[in-house]
Amino acid sequence: MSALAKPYHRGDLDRTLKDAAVGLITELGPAGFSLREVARRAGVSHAAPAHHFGDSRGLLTSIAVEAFETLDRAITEAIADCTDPRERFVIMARVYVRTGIDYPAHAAIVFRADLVDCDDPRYQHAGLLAYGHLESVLAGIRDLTNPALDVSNATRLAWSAMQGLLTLYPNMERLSFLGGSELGEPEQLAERFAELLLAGLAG
Amino acid sequence: MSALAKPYHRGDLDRTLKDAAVGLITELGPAGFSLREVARRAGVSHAAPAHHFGDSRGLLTSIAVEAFETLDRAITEAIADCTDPRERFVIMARVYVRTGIDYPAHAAIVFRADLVDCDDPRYQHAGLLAYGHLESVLAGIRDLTNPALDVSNATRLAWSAMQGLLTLYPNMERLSFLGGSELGEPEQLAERFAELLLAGLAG
DNA sequence: CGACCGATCTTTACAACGTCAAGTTCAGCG
DNA sequence: CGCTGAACTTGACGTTGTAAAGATCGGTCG
Repeated sequence: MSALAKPYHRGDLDRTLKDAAVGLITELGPAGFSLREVARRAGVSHAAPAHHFGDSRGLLTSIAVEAFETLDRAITEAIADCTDPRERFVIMARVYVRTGIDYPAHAAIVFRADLVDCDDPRYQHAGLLAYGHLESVLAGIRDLTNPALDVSNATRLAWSAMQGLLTLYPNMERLSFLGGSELGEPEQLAERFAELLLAGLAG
Repeated sequence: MSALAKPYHRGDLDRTLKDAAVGLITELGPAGFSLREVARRAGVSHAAPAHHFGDSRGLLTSIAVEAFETLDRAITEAIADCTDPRERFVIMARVYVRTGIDYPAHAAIVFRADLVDCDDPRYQHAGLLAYGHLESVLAGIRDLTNPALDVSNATRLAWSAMQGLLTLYPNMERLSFLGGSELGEPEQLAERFAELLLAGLAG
C-alpha cells in the first residue's frame, strides 16, 4: 500500500529479460552474467527472472535456442543464390564464423554444457536445423564428387573444425608472432579451412 | 592464543590446492568450482587460496599450464617409437583426445578465456610445447608428400578439428539417433578425423 | 640466546549472488 | 462485486569472492 510500491512490469517480459541478458553477456562475458543484474537492467525485481525461467540455466538455454535459429536463418539466406554443394560448403563455413562474431553473446554460450540444458527438446530441435544444412551439403558433395565419402563423419569433422576455430582463434592471434602464413580475419580462415577440407573430402 | 587456534598448513600448499581444485572440477565441473570449497578440501582457511594465487583466475591458470605440460609429455611419449609424419599425425590426434578424457578437469578449463589468463607467459610457453609438436609433424608431411602445403593453416585446421571434437562430442552423442555412420568412441573419431584431414592435406 | 622481520596463513567483515517462502497485484470470469 | 490463479515483488537465508587486519612461522642479525 506504500506510495513507493513498484508497479508490475507490463508487456513481453520474456523478451525484455532475454535482451537484457544478451546485452550483459556481450559486455561482460558469461562470467559477468547474473540474474540480479539482468533483472536490474530489465527494471524488474531481482526474483522475476527466476520466476520466469526457473533459473539461469533456463534463461540461457532459451538464448541458446535463439542462437541456433539465428544461424539457421543466416545460412538459409546465404546459400539461396547458389546451387553447387562445394560453393555452399565454403559459404556455410564463412557464415558460421560470421554469425559467431556478429552475436558474441550467443556464440559464447551455445555449446556451454555447464550453462545450458543441452537435453532440452527446443535446444535439440533448433540445433538440428543448423546441423541439417551442413549434412545435406556434404551429401551433395558426396553425390557430386566422391561416392565413397562418409557423410556423417565428414559432417562431424567440418562442424568440429568450425567450432574449434571459434574457440581457438583468440589463441591463434596470440601465437601469430611465430610467423608462418599470415593469420587473417576469422572469416578468411574459415574459408581456407573449408577449401582444405574440401580437397580431402572430394577425393 | 585460544586453544582452538588452527595451526598453519605445512608443506606444499601450492600442490595441495591445485589437487583439490582438480578434484573438485572433476566432480562438479567448472561451474561447481569455488575458492572456498577448494580451501575446505585442502583443510586451510577460506582465504588461503586467494592469498596464494591472487584469485581463482590465478589458480586455474596454473592448472591450465599443467594441462599443456601433461599433453606435451603424453605426445612426446606416444610418438617416440614412430618416425613417419603421417603416422605421427594420427597418433597425435588420438593422444590429444585421450588426454582430454583422462584429465577432464584440465580439458574443461584450458581454453576457457573467461576462467584462465591466456596472456600469462607460462600459459603461452606451455601451450607452444603442444602446438609445436603438431606444427613440426605437419611440416614433415609437407616435405614428404606435398611441397605446396600451407603448414601454418594446416596446423590451425588440425588443432581446431581436435578441439572442436572435444567440445562437440557430447552433442554428437545426443544426435546419434539420427543414423548415419556409427559414432564410435572419441578416440576412434579422432583417428577418422586425422585420416580424412590427411587425405586432403597430403594432396 | 633472544628480538626482530618479511612471508605465510588466519580471522573478521562486507557486498553481491541464487534461491526459497510469503506477500502483493493483476486480469478475467462467475 | 468478489473470487481465483498467474505474474510479479518482497524479505530473508546461506554461500560466494575480496579486502584489511591480525596471528604465526622460519630465518637472520645483534
